[in-house]
Amino acid sequence: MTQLTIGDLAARTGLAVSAIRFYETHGIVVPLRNAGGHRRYGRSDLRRLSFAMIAQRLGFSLATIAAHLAGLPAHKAPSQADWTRISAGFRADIDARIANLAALRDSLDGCIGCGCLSLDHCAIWNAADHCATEGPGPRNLLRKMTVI
Amino acid sequence: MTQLTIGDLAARTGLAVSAIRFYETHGIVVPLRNAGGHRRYGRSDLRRLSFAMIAQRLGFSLATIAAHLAGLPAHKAPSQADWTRISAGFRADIDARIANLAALRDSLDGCIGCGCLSLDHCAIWNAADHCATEGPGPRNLLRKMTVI
DNA sequence: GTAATTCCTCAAGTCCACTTGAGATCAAGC
DNA sequence: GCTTGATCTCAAGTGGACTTGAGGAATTAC
Repeated sequence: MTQLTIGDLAARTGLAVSAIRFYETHGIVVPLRNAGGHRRYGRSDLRRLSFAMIAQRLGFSLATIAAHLAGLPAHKAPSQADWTRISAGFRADIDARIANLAALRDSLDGCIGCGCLSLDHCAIWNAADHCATEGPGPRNLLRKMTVI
Repeated sequence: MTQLTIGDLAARTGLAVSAIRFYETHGIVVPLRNAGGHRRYGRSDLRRLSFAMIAQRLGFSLATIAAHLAGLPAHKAPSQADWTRISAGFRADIDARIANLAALRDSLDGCIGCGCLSLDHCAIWNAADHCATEGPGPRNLLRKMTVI
């Protein structure tokens, strides 16, 4: 019962079997093989996949997720210290994203929300239209969103 | 000066010319043409593109962004009421995203952050591993993230 | 007026995150 | 033992969001 098949993992995570195999090519899970060549997973792989699924929803690429998970031991259950270390950077990313969204919302309150008729005071408009000397793009806002 | 070329738009938004043409195929901008067949944009198109760029950073698809923008007049400057209407749904999405991220962060505090050694109390672990009767996936958390 | 730049269309290519399919092998239930 | 279902590998296809390239026409700068 300590060994899970790829089908077990698929049933429990909701991922397609093909997706789990694909994730393996990115190092997100690193299964062992049985005598017949079939993949055998540990319970910690469920957690690695859950972590990956949630991180993906937040817009992290598979490469980034794999980099985070690379700090965990591949075949033995990670210790509390392992997960704590991994989650620290992840949590920082989440905090940064929340800050980005809050900044955007605040800007919208004074910009898109206001109809942008007072262009001098509009963050998005200013960034897109009045900062040509600074380089292109809606910089005022996008500069706040570097983590995304 | 009220007419902008595609190069002007590219310089001011930081988008590639090819990207702006591509966005046109999705209805995000709808330029007029001059006598020679070249695209001519209004100033309001700068705002449409800025809106699209920011919304994209937030993970909205081009189709979704185009649907939001479809409520604006194509060739004349949108009124305050137009932008206010557009921004209402957008702001609601941002609020929902912030709530999702905050919920995830709170869950991490008690789960990944704790090392998941007390599995009975771990939201992510429970969702991925103990809710098989409810269907697959880290449901406890992902259910809270429907807007993303 | 001509050269350089910008723009045009259309087709094809790219990267990411997968899925689908073919053909074959392994494992489990009766 | 045999059938059924799960799994294997590898190649190719998909969809979203663009970029690149070819060949040609319009615009701008001098």
